[in-house]
Amino acid sequence: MSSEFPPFAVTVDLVVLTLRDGHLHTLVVDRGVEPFIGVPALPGGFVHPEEGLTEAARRELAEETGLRLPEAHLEQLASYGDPGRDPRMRVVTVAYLALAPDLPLPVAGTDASDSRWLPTDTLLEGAPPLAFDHARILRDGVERARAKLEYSPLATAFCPPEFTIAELRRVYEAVWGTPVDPRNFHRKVTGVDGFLTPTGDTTTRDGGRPAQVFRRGPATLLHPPLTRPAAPRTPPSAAD
Amino acid sequence: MSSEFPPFAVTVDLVVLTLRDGHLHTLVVDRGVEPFIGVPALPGGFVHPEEGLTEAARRELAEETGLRLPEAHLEQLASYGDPGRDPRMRVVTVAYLALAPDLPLPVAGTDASDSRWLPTDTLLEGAPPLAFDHARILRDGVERARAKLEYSPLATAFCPPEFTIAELRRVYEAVWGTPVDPRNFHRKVTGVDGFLTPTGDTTTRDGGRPAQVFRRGPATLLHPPLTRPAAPRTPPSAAD
DNA sequence: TCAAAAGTGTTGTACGTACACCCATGC
DNA sequence: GCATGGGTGTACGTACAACACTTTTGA
Repeated sequence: MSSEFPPFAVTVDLVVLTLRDGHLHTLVVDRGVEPFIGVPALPGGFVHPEEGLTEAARRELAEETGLRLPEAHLEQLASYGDPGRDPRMRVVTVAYLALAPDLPLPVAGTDASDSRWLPTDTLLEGAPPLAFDHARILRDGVERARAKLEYSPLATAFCPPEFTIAELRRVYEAVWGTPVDPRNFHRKVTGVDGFLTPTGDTTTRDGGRPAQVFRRGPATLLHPPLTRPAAPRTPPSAAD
Repeated sequence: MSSEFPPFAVTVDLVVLTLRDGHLHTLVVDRGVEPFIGVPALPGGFVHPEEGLTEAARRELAEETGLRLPEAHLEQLASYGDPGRDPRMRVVTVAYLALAPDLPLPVAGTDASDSRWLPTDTLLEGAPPLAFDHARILRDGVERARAKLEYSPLATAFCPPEFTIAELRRVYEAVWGTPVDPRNFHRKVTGVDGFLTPTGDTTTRDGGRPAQVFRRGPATLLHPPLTRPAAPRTPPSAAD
């Protein structure tokens, strides 16, 4: 190989999901420049020459939301690099998935002033349309989140550090879009080794009998997994 | 955004797995240029300016192995872009996973003349060491393959178009690295709707009582999944 | 007739769903 | 007391691992 190589632009784009009043929401920003000026898009930007990809994603997340890790979960999703996906130049984007607890957003007076939370399900239906191929990236991100709730303790990333089982259950219901039996759910999650560690406290913030308060436990894999009611599982789009 | 952007090189690298005499093997090429000259590496190369990422992976696969799709399964794995992973310049590589039936390889007189199959398990143990961060990419690829055998009909990608249940079972045993009960396996795979379609033929090529011959069925998701015996599942390396 | 591999039956256990029921609080 | 949500007990179904057993071939 010579030192000649075709130059590409490399960006990161973020699918940032959170729960607001019981429904899944996605962070979008209105684009300030052409192309797609004024159109909502996933937050993201160019990778700097001296930073890693995850580092770039973390930086963009902080710039757009004021959010710092490890409050949020961040993982690589897939890369998208069709020629022509950006009319200006050849761009390969590395997409990341971030899950965050409900946040005071956006912080006015920052880069994030144009950012807002939109309901994920209407975005998935195409209202409003997203710039570039971001609808597809969002679809892949949501499907990844749905699948990972089954076998990982990821749902806790949507919760504050201390939470009740009912709050955790509402995460599952919102992400999966299906009701979950509170009684069986309780037994299951308390039975999975290392998923939840009790703080010893109780709270009545949900009304009714006081509920135990938990913190996330050390488990990284749920065994046995929590299975969602047989639903049409979207196959991933085999990102290119 | 201006039209100024930091230029990156973008490559594809391939984790190509096959089965040879009952063991998983990985395709490697000996590097012909610095850095890492003479060191085995995963096949791959620069993405051309006018081709998509998957297209580039398919082209490299054909160039290195003479293999054409859809004989083989090909899917995106993850992207790796640490600054410094290539000493020459800033390179982001998009890794792909390919699974192929046993092949007559390499074809002498082509670009692939330096390519050969090495046993995957010794490569995972670091013998011989691979160039760049390819050991990590290989680890992620193998773990992806192991996981996907559970819930997808991917194991058939290692088989010729027509195969017996015993042959399919040997794929599972080789990839998972654990023995599988032939009787329960038989019942399970024949019970999963759409996994296998019988051809009506039988063969005695495995010895003993004649076995039915099957082709891959239309299912894309296995339900219920085939679960591997509880083994230490390598968590993915959260590619950067 | 024997070895080898295909394929079936049976049983104990683990885990899932559904839902009746009791417990502890605020009002 | 009564409504509200937290948490437990029980019954029944499905699926799985383990392994005894029968079938069909080649040598």
